[in-house]
Amino acid sequence: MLATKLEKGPSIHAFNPWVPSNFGTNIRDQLLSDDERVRLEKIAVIVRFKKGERIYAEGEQADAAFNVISGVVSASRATGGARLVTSFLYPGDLFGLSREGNYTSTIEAMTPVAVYKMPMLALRRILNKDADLSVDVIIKLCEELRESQRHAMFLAQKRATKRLAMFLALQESLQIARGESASEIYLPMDRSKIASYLGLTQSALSRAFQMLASKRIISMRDRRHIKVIENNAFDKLADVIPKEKTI
Amino acid sequence: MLATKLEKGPSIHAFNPWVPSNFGTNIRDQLLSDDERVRLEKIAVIVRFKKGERIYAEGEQADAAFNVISGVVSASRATGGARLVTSFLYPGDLFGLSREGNYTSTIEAMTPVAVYKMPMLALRRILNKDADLSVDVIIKLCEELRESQRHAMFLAQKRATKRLAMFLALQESLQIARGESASEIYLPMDRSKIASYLGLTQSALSRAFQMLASKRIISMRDRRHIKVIENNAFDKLADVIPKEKTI
DNA sequence: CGCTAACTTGAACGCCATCAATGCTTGTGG
DNA sequence: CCACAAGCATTGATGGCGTTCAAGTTAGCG
Repeated sequence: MLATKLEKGPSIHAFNPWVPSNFGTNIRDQLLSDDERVRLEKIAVIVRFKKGERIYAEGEQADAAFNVISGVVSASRATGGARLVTSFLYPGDLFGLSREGNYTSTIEAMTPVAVYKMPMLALRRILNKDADLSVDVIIKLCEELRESQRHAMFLAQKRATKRLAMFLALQESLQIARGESASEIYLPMDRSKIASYLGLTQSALSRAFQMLASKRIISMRDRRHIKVIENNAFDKLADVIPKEKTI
Repeated sequence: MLATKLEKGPSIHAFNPWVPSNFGTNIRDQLLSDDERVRLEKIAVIVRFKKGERIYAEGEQADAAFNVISGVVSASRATGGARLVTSFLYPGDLFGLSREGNYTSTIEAMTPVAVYKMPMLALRRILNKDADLSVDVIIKLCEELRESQRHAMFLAQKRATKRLAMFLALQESLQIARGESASEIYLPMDRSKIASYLGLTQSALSRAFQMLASKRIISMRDRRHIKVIENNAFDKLADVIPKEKTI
């Protein structure tokens, strides 16, 4: 193995749940060792998707798990006629672990996307052999669980402007965690996906955007570039709390 | 080891995600082997809580994980002034895995409760040694993740009666999964917790109950015993789908 | 440069939040 | 065993906010 940082192979990013090493820094660790990444890479193939393409659909046989390399995908589940976006997944995220061999979500590319695709059987064989790797997956799943609970907290809010502010604050924090500039919030997905994620109609979401803009809390360079103008009002709306924790 | 089924030791119940063995039966497997349960039991202590007691609070240092033996607990997270119940946990469920060493939820007993309490350090040591056990935890976490997404789907519904119907359907299916009678739905938690879980005010929840009752879709023997009268209307409201799947 | 899809805006209605008062039940001590 | 209190639950009236449906606008892409 090289001494330098590996640039290839599946990668899982998460907050270290055991040691408060990065305490409060909001920086995610690479959980996998170089060795593990090499081993996973052996069973993985890289697949690319164009914006708008579907990676897989709810109900299909689940014969592979995925790891996002670049780009953004959405996960959504049918719910009586409609369809709810349950999460947006970014590089370092994991998806495709399933129940009874069938996917429970539909995954679509929000941007051009590259993913590692790992056959379920081979992955299972590795997980059953490598406890350390399994523990890393556990850590990542705990994080996705917390993220899902956070999503529920968005949906439990009664005012559209509040849901939107919380969402924007989340996007901002994710950008920071990725080490990107935080001067502007970039939204890779379109309004209909955001509306679905927030449990709002597109009209209500649009009005919420206009409301925040007219109150000079945010400004919009275009539909995908948002800047927070009044931090105080924004943070109060978005319930920004210094830090966060688990289950 | 005995050949007969173990009756003691931590226990994780989940749907087997690899093999469609119980396909469609809605029955959960015991994931842990007798051997694993014995090993876990060695580091676990049983703790009991009275109804209404708090097991731990959001933000406290997380030095143990828990496994429900009997009773029901609620997990809730603060969300700007209010507090949202994110899940109800039953025997065979796991909680307390955390980020950066602090709990992210508050756990309260809805009924008298018994839990296994496992010190985090010892647990981590076992997980890092036993890949099979870790994989079982992975399976369980995938399930909790799906459950959390289902919760989000409840919250995304716009009509209170629909949220309630979906919730009642969930409780019914959990009862069946536990092998209990399904002729009547029993609600171990009080109205305020249900309201919080569904993102409704108590008034709205109460009205939703009355609405379903007045339409003769359900009947209430008392506040905690509900029976579904009109299955057709109920299933349509609750979006009951034959089966379910994953991420 | 024109088409289509994405987004915004408008008006009316309905549902739920809100606040407050009343009714029920559970547990406790006399 | 009953009375009382404290919490839990239901009910009522009002208003705000988001849904709905539809038309209009902008932006993205060939």
